[in-house]
Amino acid sequence: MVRIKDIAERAGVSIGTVDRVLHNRGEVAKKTSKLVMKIAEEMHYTPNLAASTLASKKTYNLAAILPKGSDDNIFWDGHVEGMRRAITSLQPFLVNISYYLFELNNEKEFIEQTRLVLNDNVDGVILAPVMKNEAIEFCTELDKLNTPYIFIDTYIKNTNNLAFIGEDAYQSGRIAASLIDFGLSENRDILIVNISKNLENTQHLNSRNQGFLSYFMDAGRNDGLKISVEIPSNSFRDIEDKLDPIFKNNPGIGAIMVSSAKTYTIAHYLEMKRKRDIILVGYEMFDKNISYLKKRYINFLISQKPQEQGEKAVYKLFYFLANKTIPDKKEFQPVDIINCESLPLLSK
Amino acid sequence: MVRIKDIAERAGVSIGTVDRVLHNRGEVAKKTSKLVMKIAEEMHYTPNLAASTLASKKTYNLAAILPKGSDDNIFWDGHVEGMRRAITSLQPFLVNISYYLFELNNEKEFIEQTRLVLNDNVDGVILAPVMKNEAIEFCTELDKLNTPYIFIDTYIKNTNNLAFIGEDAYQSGRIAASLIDFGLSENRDILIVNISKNLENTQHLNSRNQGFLSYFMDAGRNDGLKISVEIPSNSFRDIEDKLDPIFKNNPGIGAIMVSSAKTYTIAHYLEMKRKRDIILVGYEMFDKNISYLKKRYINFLISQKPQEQGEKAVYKLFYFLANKTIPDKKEFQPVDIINCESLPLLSK
DNA sequence: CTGAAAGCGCTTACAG
DNA sequence: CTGAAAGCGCTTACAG
Repeated sequence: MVRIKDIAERAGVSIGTVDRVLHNRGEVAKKTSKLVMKIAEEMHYTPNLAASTLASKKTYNLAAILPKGSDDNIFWDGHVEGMRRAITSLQPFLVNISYYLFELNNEKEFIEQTRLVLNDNVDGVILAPVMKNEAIEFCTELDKLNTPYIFIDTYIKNTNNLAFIGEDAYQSGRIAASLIDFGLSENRDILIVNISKNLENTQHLNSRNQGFLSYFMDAGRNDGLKISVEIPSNSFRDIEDKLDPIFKNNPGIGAIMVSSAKTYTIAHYLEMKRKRDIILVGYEMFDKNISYLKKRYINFLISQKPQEQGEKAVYKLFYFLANKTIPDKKEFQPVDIINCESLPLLSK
Repeated sequence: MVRIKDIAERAGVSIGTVDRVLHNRGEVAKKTSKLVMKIAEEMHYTPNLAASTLASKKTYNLAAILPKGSDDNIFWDGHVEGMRRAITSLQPFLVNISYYLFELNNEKEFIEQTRLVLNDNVDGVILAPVMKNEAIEFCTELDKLNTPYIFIDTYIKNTNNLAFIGEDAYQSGRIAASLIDFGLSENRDILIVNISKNLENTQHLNSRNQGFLSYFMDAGRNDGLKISVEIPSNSFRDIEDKLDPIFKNNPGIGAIMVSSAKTYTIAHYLEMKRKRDIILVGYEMFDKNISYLKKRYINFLISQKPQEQGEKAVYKLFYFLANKTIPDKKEFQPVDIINCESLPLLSK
């Protein structure tokens, strides 16, 4: 292995000078600089990371601003798990991460957490900008401080985000459609269920809906009706109120797509109403959905991989800070297609 | 961060003694040893990996014995790619890996490569033991040298392998079955195609067949015939010879499962014979299969993730050598279920 | 059984 | 603009 000492000897300078050149720290004569660069390249110098980490003692402090995980959806716990994993495997580099968690839909708490981050003077931020307006304001502050930030889960246009890591919701809507199309007889109808107080504001669900419908425009063979319904909450009462009349008026329904992680509530409805023969496709793998997958009320789950997203976010941010490598601006993460038979392979 | 120096001061000994205790290098009085251990625990000492890597200058030399990748199946190139990735991200640790590749089915070349490995005195081996007898002999030699080895892709019982990394072929046969079962009308028949000179000896294909059939025994709703056929080569001629009469005698066939990566050859047959409406499910994602997935002659591919398998193998071996952590003996890797719509998310 | 010293390859002030 | 020296936390002989 080539050391800076070897380069220094060949160039007839000291190792201090070599170091200055290699790190563009200036204060070096152009001529010396060029010579050293040339020799370094010729000798295929690669820095010894163990030595530089040890000597520099530089630590990177990252902040992650995310919704809290909940029983209803452990999605966000997955991100934290993945981030921890990344930090561990980044040893022996000195990287710290602090988590600033807020209740989903609690704007006030979100703002509080961003305030804390701004005070803590961190080197980089991983942000789930689920509340658009508040997130934009925060990004403006980060821009002022010249602190880089990476979006996770949700994308906001016209910001200086370093990168985005998340699902291609439109395409994952198409996947749901293709699965239903494969299993459904051609003359049956399809019900699209959105469980949301405010569908307009939930970009993800909207994109999945659009992708779902687009598939049947350009690729699907199924030609039955596509019926959309919005249910304000996941209480059984609300679900009954909405779905009972729909099923009454549309006996041709053969499949349901639920655009969110709350798929299990619709599976529960089917179980209660003894509708075993209806295809059900939904999103996200976690215990409540899995139990209905096992009971075969849910046929497929399309699932993001939150651990991997969290892991990737940390790596990207760290490598940017450490090497100034500019990551891809937008990198969609693959989703898993899961059914009852693929489950045993995933539960580790 | 706690350093050995801190422990030494508290214990009233030198750092040399602390080091001897922490690494069980002996030559320490029981009393001293106990004291140091106690203090190290109390202070939550964790070694600085950068410093120890730098100081020890120990390098690990690994060997990977794998089949060569081919146009027909780039599967094994994927493993190499993953291993390289692992080595890179293992920086700044000093890990080298040498690849000893052999032509699939060439026993002589396999033996040659194992000889080379035995001569090169490596610290650990990653082995694809696709030729059982030859592999067992090699393992015996490794056992004599006390060199640890990890199996990849294929498992051989009654060896001292450190771990196994590969597919659960039986379960992935069940996945193929469940997909076909989902899409196929109940009264249609299913054709199982094995393209192999010697089905007996290819454990993988056998297990997939067993899994496939088991699904219909205990879970499937489809009750049509299951017809198995073995085709000796993937020449179009051989395929025609076998399949033409089968289709003639069994007009009820509605789906085909191909147990191997050669799925594209059967897709080609369907294309030539203009059999568009037959469901086709097969294995492994690579260009030839993908093109028929896009043309929708193949409905689903069930695919291993060779890169991740290669990566994992290196990590496991390295962490065993470096920390003596004993890995899980047998760890099945998840497979991807891929259709035409999930493809855009996977091509990075 | 124990300690003191040199050294791993780099970074960081500091002196000139 | 350049060099010499100290130090990061550990490991490795070596002396006693």
